[in-house]
This record gives sequence, structure tokens and C-alpha cells, in this order.
Amino acid sequence: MDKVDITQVATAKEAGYLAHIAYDSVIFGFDGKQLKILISEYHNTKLFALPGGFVKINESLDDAVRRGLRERTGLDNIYLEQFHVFGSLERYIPETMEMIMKGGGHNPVEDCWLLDRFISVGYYALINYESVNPQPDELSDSCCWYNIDQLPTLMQDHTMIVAKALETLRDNLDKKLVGMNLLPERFTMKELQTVYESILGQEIRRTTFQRSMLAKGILNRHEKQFSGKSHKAPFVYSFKKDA
Amino acid sequence: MDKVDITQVATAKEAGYLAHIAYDSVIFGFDGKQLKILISEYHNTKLFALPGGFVKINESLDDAVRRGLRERTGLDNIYLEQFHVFGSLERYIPETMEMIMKGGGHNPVEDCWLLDRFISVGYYALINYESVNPQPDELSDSCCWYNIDQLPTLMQDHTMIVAKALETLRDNLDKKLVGMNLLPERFTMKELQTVYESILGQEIRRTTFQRSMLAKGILNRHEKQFSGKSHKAPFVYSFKKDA
DNA sequence: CTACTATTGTCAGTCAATGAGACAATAGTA
DNA sequence: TACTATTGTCTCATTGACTGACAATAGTAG
Repeated sequence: MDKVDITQVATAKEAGYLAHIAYDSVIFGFDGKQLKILISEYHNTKLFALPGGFVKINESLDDAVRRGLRERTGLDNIYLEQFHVFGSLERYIPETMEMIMKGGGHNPVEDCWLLDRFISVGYYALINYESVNPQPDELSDSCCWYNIDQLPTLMQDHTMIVAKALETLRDNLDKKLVGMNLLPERFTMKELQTVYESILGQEIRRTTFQRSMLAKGILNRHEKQFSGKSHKAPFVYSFKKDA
Repeated sequence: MDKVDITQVATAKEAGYLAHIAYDSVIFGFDGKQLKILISEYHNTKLFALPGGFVKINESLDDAVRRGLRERTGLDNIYLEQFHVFGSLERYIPETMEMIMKGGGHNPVEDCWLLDRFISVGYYALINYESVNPQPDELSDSCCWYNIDQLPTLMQDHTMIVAKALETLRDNLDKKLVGMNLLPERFTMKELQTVYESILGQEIRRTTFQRSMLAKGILNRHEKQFSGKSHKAPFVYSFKKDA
């Protein structure tokens, strides 16, 4: 893709990017049981990080994030939302950045723009877990799903970024149709409830949840599905198209 | 303050700022009747804009915004909140920036960093209208209060920025104690209600509002105040310190 | 075929919050 | 002293959420 090695030029302009601006993405998925996010591990560093990237000179911020998500997940049309900008001085740790580049076999030029201070825009994405086979980027060994409550220790302020993303997701839970983006086309009420519970981090009363979701009028009910379990089969639902 | 004329250097670094990053602040005030925001008018251009600025190389993003607010209002400890980042390509209009600089009597050097593309972080602030005498910056003729529903035509995407700020303020209205920051130390229930009404843009039932505010248990009630009007005098309230 | 278990869909009773109107209290005015 | 505008509070109705109960049912064990 990139013809220049971005570690071998001094200025962002030469690399084709805007200086000082990055994004970090918290990519949420749901495997039917638990809420997960995608975490990258850099080569030879034991550093875990959120998938992130930079903004090209002729690209909008949103497009830059969508490009990164496409590279990481193969998906287009992802549900994406900005939630916070991280601009403190504490997050400026050029040593870490240098370690990552060297771990990846790159020896950055003197005064390399990647060692400058960055202000990072946090985005969160909601994707359908089943439809993705995560791909690491050039500097990473892996890009894998981790349960939201069993994350490895993340570099820099990335733990705080995840916390803020989750907080925003919670606040938006009843405003936006979060379930639509995290679940497959068809799902049971129990699955929908589990999505809500894992985002909120607390149990929800079954009857109340069922009643309130149905009252919203945003669900289509379909034929029952026989799960093979020895009890009453649940209805299957999908979100209405115009919701 | 600044020893260099920031229009006379090519790079942001020489000027002491981070390239490509700016902020715009939507500063809300309440005069007892209506919600207002501060708008600057640039010299000789008829351009109206939100007060904004840049981030110094050794300054956090939040501190940069606080510095700008202090210069504009004289206040410290302002209630401040980030609400969105504006990073589209459409907002990159170097001609406008050049017009502003020339209107202010500055002829920018070739390839001046101020003519580059900027990504802007939107902040909103809530301040006590009475305690402020707004000060224009070097490039501006004026910095004045405008009623939220009678704004002049703003440059670039600033109208959208205001709309987004107001939307966020509405969403946060019951989560955060908005009234505390927009009202003087002591106020009547009617004034508090008017704050809520002007933010929401709709009328609120008086009795319901009064009951629900009192039920929150965040208000101290003080002696009545004689307004000079020919009707029952209202109680005066203040917010509890620990709220 | 029958009894049993786990889960689902629904409903009735209760409780809390809000919507809506009524009414007494009162500071100044005529 | 009568009147007006506004305020503080109350009651009743409505809405919605919380809670427990109960019938329905797909498979399992006997």
C-alpha cells in the first residue's frame, strides 16, 4: 500500500500524513456470551495496544478510521462513533514508540515524525463478531479478541481509553440501537439481553427487559427456532429495517 | 505574550504550536432570560466565528482551551467539556484563513502553517454571565454575547459546531449540574426553570419542574427575596456544596 | 407413554415518577 | 379594601417500571 517506509522520513508530510494527530479504535464484538474488543500485540515488545493509525493529508478523520477498520476487519459500513480526544502531555512517550518501531525491524530516522507528540481521537466501533477474521498490521504479531473483563495490560493510556469507550457505550445504550450492530441478523431475546448485560456489567430482570424491548416496537418476531435444548423454544427476532 | 508573530513563520514548531490541531469553544452564558454564546468578529472581514486557538507544544489540549478561555473571559476554573472533533476535508478553506490574517494587518509568509489543514476539537463551557467582560483577541474587533436563536452567520462549519454543542448540552442536562455553572450563586426556581427551558428549547410545566428539582435534594432554600413585583415573593435557592 | 426439568412468554399487583389542574398565600397596585 | 400576577403545595390520574406468579413447551429420564 504505502510506498514510503513511514519510519524513514522525518516529516509527516513526506509520509503523506497529518502530523500530531492519531486515532485509536475500540472495536467491540459479541460472541453470544461476552463482550470483546480487538487488541493488537506489537512484534518483539510484549506491548498490547488498541488498533490505531494516522490521518492522510487528503482524507477526513472519519475516513481514516474507516480505512483502518477495513484493513483490520475487512468490513465496510461499520457502525462507528467518536467518543473522546486524548491530549494530555503524559501520553507523550517517544521511547515506547521507538521500541515498537525497532521491534518491527525499523530503525527510525533522526527527528522522525512518529516520535513527536500525538493527540489521539478515540472511536468505538460495533461489529458482528461472526463476520470478521481480524488481521494484524505490519507492526503487529496479532490482532485478537479479548474479553472486556480479561484484557492484558495495555500500553500508555489505552486502558483508560477502553474505559471511556465503555462508559460512552453505556450512556448511549438506550439512545442508539447498539444491539443491531453487535448481533447477527437474527437472534433470541435472551441473546439481546446478554448484550445489554455485558455492556452494563450487571444483570437485568428478564421480564422487564422483554416487555420494554417489545414495547419499543423495533423488533420483528419470526418463527420459533428449535435449539435442541430440553425446554420451550424461544422466538427469533430481527430489527426492523427502518429503525 | 507571544514574542513571534505566528503569521511570519512557516512551521508550527517555530511558532511554538502543534500543527494541524485547533480547538473551537462554544461558551454558554445565561442573562436571566436567554441562553447566549460568545462570538468573535474578525477585523475588516465581516466574518463571525467561535473563539478558538491552538495547542502549544508543551501544553495539554485541555490546558490550551483553558488558556484561551482565560484570555477571553478572565475566568479560571471554568466548567468545560469536550463534545466532538471536526475533521472533514470541507472545513479546509485556506482562503478564509488568509482573509482573516490580512484583515488583521498580517501578510502571512509563504507556506505559513496557519494555512494548512486543521482538525478542530469542539469544547463547550458554561460560565456565569454576570462575572464576565469578554475580551477580543488580537485578530478580532469584538467578542460579544449573542442569543442562541439570533446568531449571525458563522464562518466555515461553526454553525454546525454550535448545533452539536447544544445537542450535547441537552443530552447532559440531567446528568450534569448544568444550572450550577450558568446561574449566579443564588437564584429563584423560575430562573432555574428558564435555564432548562432555553437549553431544551421548549416549555416545562412549572409544578412538575419544581417538584422534581426539589426531590433531587441538591438545593438549599434561603430567605425570600422581595423582587418589587406585585405578587408573592419567591424563595431563593443555591446549590448544595457537595453536589 | 408419563413424569420431570429448564426456559420462555405473558399477566396481574404494586410502587415510583410524571402530567395536569386546583387552590391558598402574598407583595405590590389601584 | 379589592384586585392582579406569581408562587408553593396539594390531589388525582396516567404512565411506566419492578416483582412474582403461572401456564406453555422441547427435550430427557424412567
